[in-house]
Amino acid sequence: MSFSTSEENYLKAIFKIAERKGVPVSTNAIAKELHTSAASVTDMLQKLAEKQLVQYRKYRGVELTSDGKEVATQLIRKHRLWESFLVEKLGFSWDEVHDIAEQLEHIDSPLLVNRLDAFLDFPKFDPHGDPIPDRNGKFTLRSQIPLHQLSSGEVGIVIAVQNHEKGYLTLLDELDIQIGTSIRLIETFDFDNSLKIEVSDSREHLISDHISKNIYVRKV
Amino acid sequence: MSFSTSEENYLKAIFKIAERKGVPVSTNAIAKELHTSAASVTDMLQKLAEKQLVQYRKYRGVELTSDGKEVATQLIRKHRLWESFLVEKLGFSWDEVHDIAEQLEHIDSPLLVNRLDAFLDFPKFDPHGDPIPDRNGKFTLRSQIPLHQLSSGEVGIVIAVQNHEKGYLTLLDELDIQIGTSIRLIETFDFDNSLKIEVSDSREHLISDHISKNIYVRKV
DNA sequence: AAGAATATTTAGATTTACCTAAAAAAAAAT
DNA sequence: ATTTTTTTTTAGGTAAATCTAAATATTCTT
Ligand SMILES: [Mn+2]
Ligand SMILES: [Mn+2]
Ligand SMILES: [Mn+2]
Ligand SMILES: [Mn+2]
Repeated sequence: MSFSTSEENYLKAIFKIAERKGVPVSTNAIAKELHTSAASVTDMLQKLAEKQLVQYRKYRGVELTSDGKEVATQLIRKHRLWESFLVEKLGFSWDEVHDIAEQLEHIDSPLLVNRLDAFLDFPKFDPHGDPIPDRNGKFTLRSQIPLHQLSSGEVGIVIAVQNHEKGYLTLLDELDIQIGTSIRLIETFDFDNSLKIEVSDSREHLISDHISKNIYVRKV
Repeated sequence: MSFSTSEENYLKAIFKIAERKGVPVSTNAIAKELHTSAASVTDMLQKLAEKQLVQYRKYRGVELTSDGKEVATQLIRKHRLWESFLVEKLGFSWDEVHDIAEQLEHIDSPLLVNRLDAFLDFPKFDPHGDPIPDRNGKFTLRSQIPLHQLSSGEVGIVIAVQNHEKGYLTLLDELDIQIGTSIRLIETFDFDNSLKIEVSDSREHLISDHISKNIYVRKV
């Protein structure tokens, strides 16, 4: 009932791709997510299928079994709890924590995870606004829309960002955009889908579609 | 400048054996410490020697180079800081933390270690009384003697235990012996070197030489 | 419905970290 | 100073996780 770091990373990748693009998940999509070769992915899928963690049909892609989903969910729980710990208790900023959490999520101790959860007061969302599954694997659901889906003049509160790369997050810092920031959509430019926005009732910026599509808000 | 978990475990083992028994450290001693075969140890020593982490002479044993010592010291620092965190912040008891710290000590992030150190208020000793090296690798030295070196009637305060196994530590819990506990040596039995002791001016126990030799005290 | 392009699997290697059994060296005992 | 015992190294192999190149299956395009 314990898995290698490698097996865990594959299960988490499959879970995340399935969330974004649905099932079945293709070999190439996994290879891209994990920066590895398609051949390596095929090897691992056969292994995971034998262990009943995925349902695999040659040339047709994979889907997680309920066991596989359980493992992936616990990993995501650990990742997001550790990120919360690093920000809330150790004073890290949101652009510094992902890579460290990639390591910490593989620490194997259910007791530690639950103690950490309690120490943090059972947080429901991590520093990037992503929901933290509870000890039973249950995610808190919220309605959220990508920033560009606001109508002109509408205001949204940032509740999540979908990209955790350091470069992306420090760019948001430059724009004074964090979780909780209010953004008014002023105008959409159809030419390249860039947006003119007003941040916190003060600064105005023109942001690319690549930036805006990773920002999720709830309407006020 | 980054090493595998396996390489790190060998370096730490060599450091600890050298501390206890001096240099050079034999192949067999390492094999025993890491529960592995002598042949595996030889393989690894050759690899570590190539990387300039140990000075290795065939059939003659090894000694850490200054690079090797540096790596080992940082590992010990991480291990003991994580143990302190688990006890001080997450409410673990001293017999539950060693195995988890064995995993956490391999997390690679110097910034994390130093933030953790600050979060814990720069502790000088871990939950077992072992000194925590500072960020420059400096250990706080104290004079400590094994319990059996007290003379009859003398009192010592427990400042460290040398064995971290769960079984040993829960036994000490049974005897109400913790870091800081005062123990009076009542009598030594030469037959098997067992000791009659009085714990915290109240309970008397007869303890085996195997138990007493892992308890270190300072005279009051 | 072919043919071309893309995706996936298989074949065959490589690296790391192990192992057992045999050989060689060092240390201990006579 | 031999002989015996112990320690250490070498030889040869295995399993996990990766790779590249070649073969095969699927999907897209005409
Ligand atoms: Mn993350
Ligand atoms: Mn996150
Ligand atoms: Mn320990
Ligand atoms: Mn300790």
